[in-house]
Amino acid sequence: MVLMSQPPDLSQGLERCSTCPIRHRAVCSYSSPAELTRLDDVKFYRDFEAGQEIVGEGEPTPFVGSVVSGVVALHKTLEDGRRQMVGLLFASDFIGRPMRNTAPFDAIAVSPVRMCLFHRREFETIMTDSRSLERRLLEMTLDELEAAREWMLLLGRKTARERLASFLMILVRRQAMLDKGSMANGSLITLPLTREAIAEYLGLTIETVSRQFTRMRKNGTIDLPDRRTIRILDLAELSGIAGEIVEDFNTRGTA
Amino acid sequence: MVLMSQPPDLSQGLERCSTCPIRHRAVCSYSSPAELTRLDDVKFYRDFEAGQEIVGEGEPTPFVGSVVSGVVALHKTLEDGRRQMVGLLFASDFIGRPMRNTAPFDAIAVSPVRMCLFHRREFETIMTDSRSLERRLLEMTLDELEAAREWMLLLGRKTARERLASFLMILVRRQAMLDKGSMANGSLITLPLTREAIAEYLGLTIETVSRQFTRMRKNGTIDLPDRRTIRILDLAELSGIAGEIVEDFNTRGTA
DNA sequence: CTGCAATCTTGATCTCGATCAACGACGCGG
DNA sequence: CCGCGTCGTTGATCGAGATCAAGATTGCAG
Repeated sequence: MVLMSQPPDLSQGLERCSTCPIRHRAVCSYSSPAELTRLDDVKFYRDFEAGQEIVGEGEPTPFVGSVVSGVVALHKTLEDGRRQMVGLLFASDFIGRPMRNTAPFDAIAVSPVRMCLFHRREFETIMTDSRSLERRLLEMTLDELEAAREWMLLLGRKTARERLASFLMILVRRQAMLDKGSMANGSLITLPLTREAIAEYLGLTIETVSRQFTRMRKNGTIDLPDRRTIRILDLAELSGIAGEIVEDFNTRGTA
Repeated sequence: MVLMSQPPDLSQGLERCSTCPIRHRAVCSYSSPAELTRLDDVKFYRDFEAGQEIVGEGEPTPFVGSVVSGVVALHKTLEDGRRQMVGLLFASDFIGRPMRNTAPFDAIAVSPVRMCLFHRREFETIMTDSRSLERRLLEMTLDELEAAREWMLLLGRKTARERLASFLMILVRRQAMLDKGSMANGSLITLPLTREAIAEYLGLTIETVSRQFTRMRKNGTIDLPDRRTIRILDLAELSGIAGEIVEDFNTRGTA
């Protein structure tokens, strides 16, 4: 990781795991109170500004850890600069591979990010002593693999329109999950990414992304109150474009 | 899995884990002799012909297990029939997710395949009792995730020519690994896939794959002695097209 | 050997998204 | 308030790969 030499971070050690906002979703969510104390003792927080590099492709990664808040994008880059996003991480997602010391991708903070970090060796030691960390990490890795495969279908076979619709559906579903609300027409979605980052996510150019947004707006599928906000006007349509069959929507407007 | 009702398989129980050809690479490779005995007692073999469906997308999967021999392709399909390969499994690779009972993809035998299978519940029970199975499965899943991300870069950003070169480099590297030989000009590679399956792997059409093969043959990068065999004539060139920087080749011909 | 089906190759044309090029909108520092 | 840089939109054109359409090659059943 690149920014470990930044100015000392006063937030370090100020929070306890037991009151952590990601306590019940992160890699430590299966950990007993005793194990949590052990993690508590060696964890440390680090903050990153939007745009900062957290890990550089090919660089050694002496740390692993969880996203506490903010959004992190993982990218791979070809020599001539073509770039593809290969991971998009939110609060509670885990970065870094135990037993591997160079990163196969860049990790960039796309918003202000707080990470809860461990020295890789220390994390590995605790994981070796502990059933629950390893079990949870396996589960999270299997989920990521499943998401990666869905993403491969998108990149290999979907049209630009379908790609954008699929991306918006992921955001809608995520929002509904967090709000514990149902998905509904009228709901407002905050885009966590710039047009450029969306293009890198979808394997498109920024111009194509912009044109597809405009097209959906003109069709009445969505509205764009401002550049970072989407209002879903026709969820059934959006989900249809995305190539999903979703049986049950709450179609009452909520806005 | 779909074909569990096929005629009784005489091979069942005839092999012991201790002499298994994938003993040292599969999910059981970290298992102690005692644990191996336990797996031995509940495992069973099943054979599939080329083209047979092993698992159907969306179907319940009461089994998990390892590929003992042959090649298995995982696909995802859109409603209108567009298909993308999302996994390509060889001997020792593992299929099936513990703690999940429907498959998010089809698994098709692309050659005659022998699977070493476990009832999912039984496998989960043994994994819960055993450190080594879980550790190995985590490691294999992390490897698959890394491969999936490399594949996403290919699908999102590489040209048809680069995609085919990348695919051939994967085969060359795999071959070198198995032969414990170095990669060299002149080596012969047997394609495990038809043109159609290669196209599904690469997110292209069969015609484009064929044209790129022809182009590489005319450029002198490869030769095509028959439709399922490739002779690598210029490995450095191939690897360059694939967008990789490989420093050290054994460039002495071996054929 | 012959006929037929599956697989692969090659050619002609079309199309979606990339590229090149302006222009507009927003936000921030002075 | 203005000037400028970043981000996003829109338009015109281009091109890689898809699609449509024949053939060629291989392999197998009879």
